[in-house]
Amino acid sequence: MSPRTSQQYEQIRAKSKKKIFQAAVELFSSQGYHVVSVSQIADKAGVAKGLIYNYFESKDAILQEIIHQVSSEMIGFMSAMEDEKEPKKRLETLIRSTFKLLKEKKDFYSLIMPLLSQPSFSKEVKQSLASFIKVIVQDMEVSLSNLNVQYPRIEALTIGAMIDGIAWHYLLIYKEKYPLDEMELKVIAYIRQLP
Amino acid sequence: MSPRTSQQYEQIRAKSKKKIFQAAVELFSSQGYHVVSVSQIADKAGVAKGLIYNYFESKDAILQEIIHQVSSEMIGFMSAMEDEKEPKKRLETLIRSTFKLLKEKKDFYSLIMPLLSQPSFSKEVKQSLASFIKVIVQDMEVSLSNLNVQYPRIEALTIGAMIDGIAWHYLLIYKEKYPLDEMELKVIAYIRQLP
Amino acid sequence: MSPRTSQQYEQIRAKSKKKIFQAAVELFSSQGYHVVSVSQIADKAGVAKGLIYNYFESKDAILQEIIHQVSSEMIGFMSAMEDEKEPKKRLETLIRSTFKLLKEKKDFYSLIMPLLSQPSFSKEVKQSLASFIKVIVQDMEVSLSNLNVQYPRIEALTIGAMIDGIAWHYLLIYKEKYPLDEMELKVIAYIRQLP
Amino acid sequence: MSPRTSQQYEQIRAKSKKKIFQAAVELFSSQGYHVVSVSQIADKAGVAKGLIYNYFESKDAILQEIIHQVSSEMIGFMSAMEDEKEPKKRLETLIRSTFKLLKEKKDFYSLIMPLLSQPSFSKEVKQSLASFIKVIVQDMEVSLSNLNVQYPRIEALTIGAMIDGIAWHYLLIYKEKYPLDEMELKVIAYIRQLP
DNA sequence: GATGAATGAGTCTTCATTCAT
DNA sequence: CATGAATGAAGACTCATTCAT
Repeated sequence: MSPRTSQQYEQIRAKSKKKIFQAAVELFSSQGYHVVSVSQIADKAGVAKGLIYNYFESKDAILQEIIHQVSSEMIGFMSAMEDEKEPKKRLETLIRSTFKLLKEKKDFYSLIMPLLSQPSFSKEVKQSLASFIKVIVQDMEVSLSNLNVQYPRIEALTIGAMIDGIAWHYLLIYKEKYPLDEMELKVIAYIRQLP
Repeated sequence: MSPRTSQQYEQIRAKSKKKIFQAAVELFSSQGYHVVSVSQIADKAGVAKGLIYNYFESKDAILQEIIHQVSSEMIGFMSAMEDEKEPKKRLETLIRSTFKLLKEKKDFYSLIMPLLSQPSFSKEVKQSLASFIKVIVQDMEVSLSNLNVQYPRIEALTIGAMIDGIAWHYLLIYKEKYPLDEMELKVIAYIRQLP
Repeated sequence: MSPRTSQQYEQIRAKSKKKIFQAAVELFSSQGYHVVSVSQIADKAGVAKGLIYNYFESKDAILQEIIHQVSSEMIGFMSAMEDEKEPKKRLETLIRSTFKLLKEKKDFYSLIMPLLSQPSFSKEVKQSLASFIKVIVQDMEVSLSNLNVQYPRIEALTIGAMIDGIAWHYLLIYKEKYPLDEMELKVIAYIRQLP
Repeated sequence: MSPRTSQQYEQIRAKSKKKIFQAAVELFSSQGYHVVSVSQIADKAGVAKGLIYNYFESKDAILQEIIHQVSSEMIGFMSAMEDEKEPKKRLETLIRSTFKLLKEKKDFYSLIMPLLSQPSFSKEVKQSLASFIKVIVQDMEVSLSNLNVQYPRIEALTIGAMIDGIAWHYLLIYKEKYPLDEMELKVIAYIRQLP
């Protein structure tokens, strides 16, 4: 019964929090934020309801934190293209990264898309996610500029729309039946034919 | 005094129902279904809470009816291309109709997109909307087939993704700042360069 | 379009009120007072909801009036024995009348029994019905006294309990399967064997 | 501090549930199920409204549970006669048990009688209570058969009607003024004079 | 006399959050 | 750190009653 060291405590804390976080991600993404109750999260996480409030200020705070992490992960994923200077390669890398993200982090995507559209969420969160998209589009715009495409902004927005449209159709309309790989190739082909 | 004629009652009913319906559309689309309370709808419509239940079975039923109307309107809009047999013209008409719809029924669209993504909504509703998209894509596939495009399905899905991606970016990310008209032209240009 | 005479109005009034009254009796007795709504009564009566309030102060008032009528009818039925002075005959007549009432006014009885037990009803009403029973029992007590039965009050209460117990079993437990006629004979036989 | 042991929780739960249960019994039996609101129960029990739903699925479920307990207690009480084989003794035991039940569990009885008559209650519940009565009557019928009574069924129904009639008069008509003990003796005397 | 749209107080129920242990 | 009983505000919905016509 020796008292735990503060390091041990730290580990316990981290573990519990993780469990709650995971449970929340799964439930929110599969059922939607409003429909999921704190009790459900606790059940799924296998902890007592009250414990959740040791780690998160509120139900809303859980969501905030999830979104925060999503943003970080997205940025991390995207950093793959950081070093790529050659415009076409850069575009291609960006697209491949996005599709990779889409496949590997399907859960997060499914969670984020509805949230972005849910009009009642904290402006900041939505803006941070929206601005993420904007940054990507802007990056593409620069690449396209360098390629001397005539209307680089329109072209960038088009490619962006294609990608997000594909994600949308994949996650919400066609699901398993969507030819995601072929679509990826199609987008790659599209940018390859650019001047 | 004698009671009102049944015609008068009909009018009164229609008017009240409309008020409630309108209020619900505005609130749902600007704040999201779950966040809006029946009391809010009543307040906005300027009627007593109870009256809502004279016209709608439940809060959910209001949504159903809204969606039903959206579906009808979509189908109506799309019928513009019914007579167009020439493949390229048909594709073009379809695209123009969609953009028109997007501009004129912005409210409805903003309401529908989140709903489609909200995982917890009645399957029927989501399926009916999803199948609407599928039908459009299939129609495009036929046109593209007739044009002897190599992979008509992939091409159809690409155009579909572009359109929905544009809608998504317009309604949820860029809003007023989105160059919707230029994007429309871009999509038209895209199909024109097809074989 | 000659104006109706006041007599005609009187008839119309009486007719409408009767319709409402009947509908209420049937619904209350088959479903219970609290469960039946004013709208249901209006529907069943084939009149507008509002009309009910032309004839009755409130939902409760309808019930009061029904009960009032039941009381009157009971008293009327019982008057059959008024002239019968001979004790045994008098008792027998009373029993026969009760069973007749039970058979012919089953609806009313079914309505009254629950109400009597429902603790929350207007004291007056309940007391008036309770006192009806008490009066009957007292009448029997007198007859039994005249027959020199040893404990006329206990005997009267016993016969009263038998009758009401039979009614209770018939209406609420066994229903159609209850041998009501045999039970009537049994009660008659019981009093016949008294001294 | 460490959390309570699960045993402690069990006790707390049992205690709270009991408080709610008790409050419901008293209110339902004194005012009637429909008239009592969940808030009233909570107030009387001295708990928050919401807590009730930690222990009962719904208002209706409270009633179900009460009735379930009544049934159990009735069966328990009646088991006194299990071993009694001699017909007259068996009948007598049964009657004494019933009167004992009537005196000791007056509250429950007052609650049950109205419910049985209330037409709108769950069939199961009513049938289970009705069948309880039927079982008792049948048991008496067997005993009476063994006594070679001429019409054992009619006789059994008569005794049953007497008992329930007495209960009815006692609980709902005469209350404190009812000579319950004398009536008990009277019923006993009645069966003693059987062949 | 008759209609039925409209009202709003009141009902049951849910659930995020607190807190004693 | 962890538990889950308890709270109460808020939500969807019902229904007796009113009232303009």
